[in-house]
Amino acid sequence: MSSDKIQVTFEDGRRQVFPRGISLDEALKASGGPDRAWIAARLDGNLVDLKRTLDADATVEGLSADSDKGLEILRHSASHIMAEAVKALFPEARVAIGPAIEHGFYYDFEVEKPFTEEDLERIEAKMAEIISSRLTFQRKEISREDAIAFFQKRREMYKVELLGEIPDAMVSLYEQGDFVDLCRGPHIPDTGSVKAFKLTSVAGAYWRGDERNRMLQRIYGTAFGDKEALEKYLHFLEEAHKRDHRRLGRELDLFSFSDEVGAGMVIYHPKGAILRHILEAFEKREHLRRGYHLVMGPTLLKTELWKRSGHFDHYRENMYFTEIEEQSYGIKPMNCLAHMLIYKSKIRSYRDLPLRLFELGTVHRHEKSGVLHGLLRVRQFTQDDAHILCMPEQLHKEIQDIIDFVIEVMGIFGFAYDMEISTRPEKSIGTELDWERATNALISALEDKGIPYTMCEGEGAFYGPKIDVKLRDALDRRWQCATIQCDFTLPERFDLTYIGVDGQRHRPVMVHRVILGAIERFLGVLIEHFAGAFPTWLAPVQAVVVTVSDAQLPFARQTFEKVRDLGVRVELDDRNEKLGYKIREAQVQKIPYMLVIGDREVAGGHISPRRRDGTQLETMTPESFAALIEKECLDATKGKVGLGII
RNA sequence: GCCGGCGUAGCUCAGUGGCAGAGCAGCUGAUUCGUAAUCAGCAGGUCGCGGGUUCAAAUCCCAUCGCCGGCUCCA
Repeated sequence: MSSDKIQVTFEDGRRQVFPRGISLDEALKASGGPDRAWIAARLDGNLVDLKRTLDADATVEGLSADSDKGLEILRHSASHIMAEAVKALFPEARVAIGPAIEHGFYYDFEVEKPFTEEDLERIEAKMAEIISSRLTFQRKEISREDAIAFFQKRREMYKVELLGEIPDAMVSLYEQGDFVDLCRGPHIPDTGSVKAFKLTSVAGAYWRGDERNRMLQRIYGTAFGDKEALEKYLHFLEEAHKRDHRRLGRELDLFSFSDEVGAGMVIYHPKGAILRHILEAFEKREHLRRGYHLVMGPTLLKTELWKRSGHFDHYRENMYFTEIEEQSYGIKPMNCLAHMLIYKSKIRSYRDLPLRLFELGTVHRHEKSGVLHGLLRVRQFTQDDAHILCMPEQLHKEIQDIIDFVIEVMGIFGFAYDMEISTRPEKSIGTELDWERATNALISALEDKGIPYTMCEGEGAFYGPKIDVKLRDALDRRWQCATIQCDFTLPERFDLTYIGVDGQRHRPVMVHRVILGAIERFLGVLIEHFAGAFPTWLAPVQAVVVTVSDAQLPFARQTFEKVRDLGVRVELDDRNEKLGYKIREAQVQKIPYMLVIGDREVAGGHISPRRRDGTQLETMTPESFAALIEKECLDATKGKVGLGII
């Protein structure tokens, strides 16, 4: 290859020769590849601006707003545009940081007065102006010292602070219009690439996420490469809002909260309570099937005991205390203590292990008022909690069994989930060997099953590593449900032992684990997952009997009682309304089956079932209907739940 | 806990200093109807709670409880 030519390999494998020094932009245009609006590129694997020139042979991939990376770059640029708009309207504002995030971007500002909704509109208008003037993003590389001097002169102290922590001698700045930001890049070629954007909300946020620091004002927004994508996203938000469990909880009459009762306390109405009963009955059965013992511990335990377990030192802020006859008691925030005492109630042999103690344990935690969120974050909740005490060599098998359990249950409910392994944090106790063995047990359990997971280094509990299983709510927020945690501390603190084959005392290992997690939270995610239209096996009301007119009421009552006797959760709508009205009610209540009774059905001794999806079934006897839905329940739960579970 | 917003009938909401409103739901009556809303009438309020300003407060101010969006936290 002559010295003034270079060879470029494109993403799709095509190769082409260009003059040395050609820009990526020109190379992509000349490449004859798909004609798309490129906004940045990957050059030999690194993300770069389109203006970057090619001085040697290279592989090149153009990025458009259709790709995840491209969209991320677009949104990052949108945050710079927003910052420029804010600086233009509020010259006294100081800029902090402004990254792209999962569904958009934000930028943090230090301002005297928080932004208002009207401010957001003005900022949006200014952004639209900046976008239509198609300002180019210019990259500049300067020395760190010069950058510090530059931002100091502009009194952008947050940037100066950030620069103080960058070790590199050279840093890059990006400039568009009057706005200059410290930024690694890359960015879109000019502001015109942002075809659709919207500022969504404003909220306070601590500088660097530390509550000891000053609270800044964060503006959230989102941006896309075309208007349709933005419309689609806004539509998604609308749909998500409709399936918000707090809204459905009220509409379907499942539960409520009351400011007279207090924050974070769930009041279960009949339909919500039956849902919970179904979940709990399902769980008890599944735990017994897997060799767990059902136990129950008290709610109040002496504070002395919480001191011994370490909760008083490490968890006091989240606990409620009370006094009974001059003796201090703590309300349990976790269920482990009684389980420890059950273990200790007699001498244990290796033959007793593993010992699996399961409790649907109701706990109370003092969560800060600002974090409460419907059923997903409450102050009183019930965990499907178990503690497994086993020999160290049994740990691997126990963890695998728990993972199987979690997978089977998530499969029945139809949840997708993400798994995370959290390793040793800085502040922790236990030997290096213990941690290594436990962490490896968790990793190998997941790897043996071929389950993908992410590592969260240093995110473990102080007493041991853990696997967390996260489910997503309607708005794509992730909530921890199942968790599997190894613990070396409690067996130590409570001096738990077992007699080994060798006749000597040994220390058992403990695993804390929940499958659904908190029943409340799980229920909340479940409601959103099904948008309130529960499968028949979970539906609080499985069928409603509706008549064409009052004339069929006597037969309808008989039928209703018969179907109820067969174990179906059924209701009778005996209101004097037209059939269409009653069908609509049932539909809105998302009841799986409507059992229609008119003169024809009375004559034949039949019912005419209609599914909530609108399908009309053959007329049938109450017995065949019960058999039909029993089969449906069994099919949905892999044979575990039929009729009359509770 | 922190920043901002909000709290009016069971629900969704209108009402910004001068008589507390609408739709749906509820109740009563009429209608007796075949698969997503029959008609009419009636009733329903401590305007979250407590103070204050004012001749007068749902409306303005303070405090408090609760809710919403974030931040922080989440053993």
